[in-house]
Amino acid sequence: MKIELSKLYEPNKVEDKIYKYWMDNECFKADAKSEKPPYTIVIPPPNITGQLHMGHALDETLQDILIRWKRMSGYEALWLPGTDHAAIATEAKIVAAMREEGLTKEGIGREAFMEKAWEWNEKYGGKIVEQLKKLGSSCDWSRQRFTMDEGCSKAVKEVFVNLYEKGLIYRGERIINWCPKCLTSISDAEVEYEDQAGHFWHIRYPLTDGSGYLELATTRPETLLGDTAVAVNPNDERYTAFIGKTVTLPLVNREIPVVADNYVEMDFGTGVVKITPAHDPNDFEVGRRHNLPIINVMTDDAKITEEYPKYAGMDRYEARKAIVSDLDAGGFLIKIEDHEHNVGTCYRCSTTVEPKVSTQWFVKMEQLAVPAVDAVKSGKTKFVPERFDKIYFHWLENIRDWCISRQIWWGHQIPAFYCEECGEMVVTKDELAACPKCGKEMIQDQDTLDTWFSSALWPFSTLGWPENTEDLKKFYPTSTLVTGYDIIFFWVVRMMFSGIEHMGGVPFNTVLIHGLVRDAQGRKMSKSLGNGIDPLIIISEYGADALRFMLATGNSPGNDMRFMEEKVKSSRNFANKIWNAARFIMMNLPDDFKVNALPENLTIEDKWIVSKFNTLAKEVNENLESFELGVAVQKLYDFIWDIYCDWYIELTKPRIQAGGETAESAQAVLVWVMKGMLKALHPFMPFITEEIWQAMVNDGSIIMKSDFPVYNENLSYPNEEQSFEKIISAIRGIRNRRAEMNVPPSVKAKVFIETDDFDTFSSGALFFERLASASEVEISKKVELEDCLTVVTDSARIFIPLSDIVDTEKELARLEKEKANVQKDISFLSGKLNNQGFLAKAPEKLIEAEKAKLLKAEEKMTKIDESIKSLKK
RNA sequence: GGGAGCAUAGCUCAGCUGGGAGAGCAUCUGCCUUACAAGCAGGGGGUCAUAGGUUCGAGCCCUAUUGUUCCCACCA
Repeated sequence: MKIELSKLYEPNKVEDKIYKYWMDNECFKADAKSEKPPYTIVIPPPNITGQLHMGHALDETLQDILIRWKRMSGYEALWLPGTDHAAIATEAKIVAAMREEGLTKEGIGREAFMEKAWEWNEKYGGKIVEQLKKLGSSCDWSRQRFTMDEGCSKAVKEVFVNLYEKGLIYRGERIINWCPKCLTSISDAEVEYEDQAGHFWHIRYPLTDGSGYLELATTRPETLLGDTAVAVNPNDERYTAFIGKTVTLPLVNREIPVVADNYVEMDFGTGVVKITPAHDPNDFEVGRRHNLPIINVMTDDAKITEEYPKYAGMDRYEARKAIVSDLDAGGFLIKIEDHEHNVGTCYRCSTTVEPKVSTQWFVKMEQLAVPAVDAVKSGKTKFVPERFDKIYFHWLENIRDWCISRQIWWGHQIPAFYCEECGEMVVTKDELAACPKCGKEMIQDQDTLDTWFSSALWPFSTLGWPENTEDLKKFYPTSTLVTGYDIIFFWVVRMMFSGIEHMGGVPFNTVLIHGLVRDAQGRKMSKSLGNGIDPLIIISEYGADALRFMLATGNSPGNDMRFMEEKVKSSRNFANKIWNAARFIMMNLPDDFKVNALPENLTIEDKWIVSKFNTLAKEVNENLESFELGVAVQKLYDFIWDIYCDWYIELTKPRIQAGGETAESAQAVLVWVMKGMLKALHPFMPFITEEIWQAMVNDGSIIMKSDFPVYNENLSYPNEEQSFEKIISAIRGIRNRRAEMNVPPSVKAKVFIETDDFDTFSSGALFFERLASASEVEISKKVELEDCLTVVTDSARIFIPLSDIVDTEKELARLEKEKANVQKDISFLSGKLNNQGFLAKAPEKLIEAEKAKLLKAEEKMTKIDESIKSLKK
């Protein structure tokens, strides 16, 4: 099998080809009828408006690592993909696109708009899916779903009606968060609060009876137009006399009452609060308690209404200026203070939200939240890392009803119908044309549902619910949900209570939380900053494997990470390293090479590498099991680079050169370990491992479908491992000495080894030539030579006769220094071993290990002393 | 106001249930050794934020402090 591989790994030549190969071989498909235990992940569906960003890349990489690992570990692994209709975001994009053509929503009407939206989905919705494939995502594309496809829509209706019938969905007039730009209500979760510099305007509200005035402070003077009361604390003695009186609203001249309400804090501001029930959630509550009228002064796009001709048509901020100046002119303005306050903004468009009273649909949360909390408390669902359960609990324990209706068109239209004639309302899964009461025409509710209403059902709607499908039976509950901490509220919480409510059980067993990918300076990647890095560009330059590897390395669950190109570069270098290791192996294999098993007679170094790989397999599985993907991948990196490439490959070179039996067994071991490494690395770097596998194994097998390496006790050789480390430390010692003395590798010298372990050293003798610049090696029980570079390890004394560079004085000084170091070790270790507390309480294994270390140190000390003695002669 | 994270080498970060501090990049020295210079060999560099405590033993556990980031919350 002579295969010409280029010196550099070129990912863009292989990735698309490999992905197609997997597709053609149906490697991603999961079988609901399989006997194997299921392992399921449903993808956090990316928005159809979406462009793949680093956050997706991280999210998908983690999922793909898990799913590939489980697939290779005997599970029926299903990674179910799909996209989200992203109601508000998508509608905004479509509207913007229409504006380019000079069209408006209202202009073309709902039906035509929906047609356009679907077209839009056709055109752009598939883009992100193609991008996911570039990453190597092993999703089962045959099961791809969309939150607005027929099945998901059916599930949405089913859930809506179901909850409505249970009294868990209701319609009512409440104060909600309104986005004046998106022109729709949004939920509490969709409001982002930010501190903004503002002002406190102190205003005088004269008492109607002329007996004086009340001074109050407000951050929003423009809402004064809608004031329907002024409130004070009932216990505030300063104002008791005013309760029940009325004040005259400045500029408007409306007579409004002074009410007493505990909501007012006596020691904040002046202790007097203007009450505007239509434009502030607290005021709304106060208004309810005191039966105050609700006067809306703003239009949907936050302009002052026609009721106030002087300000009509001004937006919130213009009106504020005008009103402040009019207050000032009228002598009502007392003073202006700087004041920082918390302002709610729309998470989609960052516009300041306007609290607004309107009729909306809500999910009653109190009752649904309880079992969702319990499920995590009882461990049915676990967060990784655990600390995120606090966020989850806090949110659910303080939850308010979920406003689910949106005043946009792109989404699931609310399945409620109203009779134009008699006002009858019917909530039903079916289309309803005629009123069941009076037979007149019914009109469906014009609002659509919050986009998260359908994503909340994602773990079961995608598996076929409400039908009791094979998929649902096999793959629900899903195993692991992988997502960022930023959408715990939006999504995780809602899937949890939805799964419990409708499926009778949690939607997933584990929630693996990851952080954000930030830019090199630690800033959030954002469009406005323009600091986003396009994963596709990185992939085209360094390869998907390099990007994936970088995202998985040095990252721990729940923590943010910084994107740095150097890190991708070093991952790319790692890919290249493996590539070249494979190249080396293949260059040296005979054409007819065919071997799958380990050879009968393993040498000491063979056992050493096999045993080390065996341990690696064990640890990698353990780390993956506990979601320590970063630790697992680091171990693979260390093994492949430092153990396999830097040592084992070098060790095989003299054997391969020698030819014959030893070469054959070396080749067999090289291939065996390489295959194991490729398999273990495959979940992290799927493309390159498959490419090498195909070239090297070449028997029609697919690495993706192979078995993940596991620990095998028959492959554990602790004794040989330990023995071979003696050779390694001797070689290292020689290298160090030569480097210290600036002896170039081209200068060869004979190496004399004095050791008690003759067998080990003689079996490793030939390595000294290749790896320690030895011209010849002589091993004996006793060496007596002068004018040598000396090396002392715990198992050997080594003499290199390079008389022209040896300075006995310096050699002595060096040995004395080394002696001091070893002495320090000995004191430390013996101190520990003389400590009764340590002996009494430390684990047996550790005590043994420390004893062994001490023994080694003492052996080394003896040898150093010997060397010093002979030099002093 | 409440809660959480982070603070470890010049930089970016790992460090799994406590058992003599690690990686990548950068830096210094020597090497084009027929897999790989995207490489090899070797080196330097850390009071693990500070102060206490628990323990035979603390980067890891507890308490407090400082700095920093984030989340939540109806003080107008």
